[in-house]
Amino acid sequence: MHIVLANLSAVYSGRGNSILPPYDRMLLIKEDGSVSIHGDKGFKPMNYMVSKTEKTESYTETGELVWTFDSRNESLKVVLHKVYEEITFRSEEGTDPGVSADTTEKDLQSWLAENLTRIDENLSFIEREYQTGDGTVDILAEHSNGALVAIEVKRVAPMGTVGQVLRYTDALKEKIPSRRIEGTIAALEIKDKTRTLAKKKGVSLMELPEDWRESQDSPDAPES
Amino acid sequence: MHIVLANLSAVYSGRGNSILPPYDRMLLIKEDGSVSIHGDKGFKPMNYMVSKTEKTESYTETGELVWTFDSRNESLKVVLHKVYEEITFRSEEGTDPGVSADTTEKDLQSWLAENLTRIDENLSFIEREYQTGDGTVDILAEHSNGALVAIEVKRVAPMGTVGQVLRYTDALKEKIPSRRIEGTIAALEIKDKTRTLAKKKGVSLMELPEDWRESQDSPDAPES
DNA sequence: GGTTCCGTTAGGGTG
DNA sequence: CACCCTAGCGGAACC
Repeated sequence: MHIVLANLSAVYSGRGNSILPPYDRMLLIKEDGSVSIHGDKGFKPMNYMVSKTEKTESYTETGELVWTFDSRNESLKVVLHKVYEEITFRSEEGTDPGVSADTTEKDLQSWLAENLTRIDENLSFIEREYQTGDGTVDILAEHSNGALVAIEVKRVAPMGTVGQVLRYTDALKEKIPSRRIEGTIAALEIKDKTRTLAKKKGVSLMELPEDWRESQDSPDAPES
Repeated sequence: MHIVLANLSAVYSGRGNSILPPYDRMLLIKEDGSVSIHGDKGFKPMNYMVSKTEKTESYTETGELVWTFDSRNESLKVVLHKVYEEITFRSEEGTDPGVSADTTEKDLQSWLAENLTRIDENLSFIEREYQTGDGTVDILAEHSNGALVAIEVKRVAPMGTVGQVLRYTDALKEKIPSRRIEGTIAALEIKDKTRTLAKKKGVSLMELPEDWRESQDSPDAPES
């Protein structure tokens, strides 16, 4: 990975055409030949080349450094008016393991379905993935006070989760007007803003134990 | 713009859930609160947060630095196992002028508006960006047979384009019941499935030349 | 603010 | 290799 902090301008030509006037930006060139120019906002680059590129170096009439990146049907010409800093960064160890899907939330959901009463003795499990009429709630349960409880399970519960639960409870009130409806957020980690908003909106919270994977209702049926 | 070169791992939770095992990568934090983690290939980040985020600093039990980026509905937790280098880069001069681009479709649209009759001599241009009553059709034209023709311009026309055109023609039939209405897809590349569906639904097709940029109705008025 | 639709869509899976 | 569909789609324009 090669990082160049510079005052630069660029011209892209390929699938479309674009011009980038001079300004201070970051030019990022990776091992695989992908190139991107990052400005000071957004996670997306202002210009980029996605595929393997061939880099050629040249100079303008005024002596400014020019890097041209060519691939089969595209080309990106970058004029480096002034280079502030240049860094090469490369890992010594093997290859990047890459991103992998986190199934924690689904695992947590099935775990909670089976351990619900132990977490809150007033609750009894009814159904998973219940259709509310406005989205699917993770767990539908029944409170000893007679209310139906919509439980949204999250690993981390940001503020938006409160709104999500309210949509479910609203839909359930419409769908099953005969029952009292309550909403609950069950999560390993609940953000402070979520706590505040939940309290205000009447959504209850259920903090799940960090060691939930080791904690079970019926650990192992005893051998007879 | 804040660049951190580090051995890091991350957990994302929000629209999806994913985990990123430890490896050497670049963490990029911009002024606007967007965050991205770049590996050694591709121009796309391995993980990112698009919107304004709030950064909080904490430590693991083993004393490793943790940066958590929270937004309304998402959270990205980055554990910095080892920081190799940290750079802050900010331009002194004003604001970035930004990229100016010929987006292919808009370009293609205006080109076709001016070259329509040459592509199909039975058609004459009426209007661009015409409001059908159910969306805006790219070009409205008139066929020599008297029909109004709704032309949807695309660089690549996937199957869904047929439905899009049908919505426009349906809306036009309602809006202008006195006229016969036809629908056309004009594209550089038309997928086979699109062809099949278009034929079945009575939508006609117009394949545009790959070298359209060089092809003009009145190339240049000859000097006298 | 919600919805629709484009993107230099990119990238993965399948035939 | 081509074609298909999906995306943590993002972002912009329009309603």
